[in-house]
Amino acid sequence: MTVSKTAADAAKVSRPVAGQDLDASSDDGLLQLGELSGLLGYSLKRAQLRVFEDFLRCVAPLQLTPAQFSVLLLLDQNPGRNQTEIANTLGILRPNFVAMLDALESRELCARMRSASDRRSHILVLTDKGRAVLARAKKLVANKHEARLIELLGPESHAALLEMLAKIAREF
Amino acid sequence: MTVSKTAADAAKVSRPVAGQDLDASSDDGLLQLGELSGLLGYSLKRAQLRVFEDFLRCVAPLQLTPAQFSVLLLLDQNPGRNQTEIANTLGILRPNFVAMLDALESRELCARMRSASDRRSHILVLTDKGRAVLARAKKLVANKHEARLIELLGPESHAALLEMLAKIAREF
DNA sequence: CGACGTTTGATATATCGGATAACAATTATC
DNA sequence: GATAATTGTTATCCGATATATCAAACGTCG
Repeated sequence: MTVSKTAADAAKVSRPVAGQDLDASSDDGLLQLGELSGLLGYSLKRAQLRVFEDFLRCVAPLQLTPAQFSVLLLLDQNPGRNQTEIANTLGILRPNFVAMLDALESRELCARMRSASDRRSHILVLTDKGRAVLARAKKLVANKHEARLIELLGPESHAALLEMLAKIAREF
Repeated sequence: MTVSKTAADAAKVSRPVAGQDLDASSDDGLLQLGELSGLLGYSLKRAQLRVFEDFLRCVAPLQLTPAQFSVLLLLDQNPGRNQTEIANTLGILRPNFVAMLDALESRELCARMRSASDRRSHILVLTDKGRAVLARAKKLVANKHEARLIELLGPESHAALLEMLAKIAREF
């Protein structure tokens, strides 16, 4: 879709805002975010992107994404669970969880084992390597990632932030 | 990639956690999020998904996504800007912004007009319809969406949350 | 002026997360 | 024992995101 209109053709567009020419091409300077700054969803998304970006940097030596880290953590704290249970509590759809597990399993961080009591389901277990990687990842996250966040916000604000986000995720 | 291991084949996996059989298949009850709840990135993402979901519901009558709403808002507050400027301040890559604008323009919410001073760039303008839709959207967002959030958190916590998220987006 | 590099919008394309439908194997229900 | 439900899986689609490349238009500078 190409455009043929010119600035002089401001027919239906109207309101060239008196004293604001379409050719005053450069008011250099940052654009006004305006009411956007008051939109919680906007700041939320922006902050989330930054935090994930930093998470990736901090844990880069272990080549773990936030999602993969969360799977390992959950497996460690909930042994004997199958794919559906783990995927559900992380909000991952079962079909999408398959490839994720394939990746983790191919790196020998976890393993699927057929349950003897229900031969449909796969019991998920961390391997020793998986536990080792998780332990190193936890340290990197705590010392490099979360530490920086706490330093930025202050410990009490950080705790309050966590509390509010959890509340939103839970009750909103 | 299929799996042939059985639970009895827990060779290298080890630590079946004494007293925790792989066949105790159902400890029904919610899984332990554990240290995941302390991970800011995790709560951040979860909260963001909830908030966007609610945003979509609230503004559904106008068929606007959060990204589209942010574009309209930005256009309104920064007239006379071109695609690159708007896309950059929203963190949208120029190639991806093209289709977004096509969609908004096909609905006659905004228009691209060739600048007389630089015939490469398109000056973006809200149409009257665009301004009308934006006005309605702002009301829906304020009265239905943000209002619910403020009710949940309380006004002062809501403000503090906004402040912290902005700080993360800005300084982290 | 004219060659050269840059910028702008656009196209094509790749990747990734997320969603649905469908299937075989297995289990549960009646 | 027939039927329904569950588990893991595949295929597929959609949306957001990322890069390379292009033509047209600009800026610079010899």
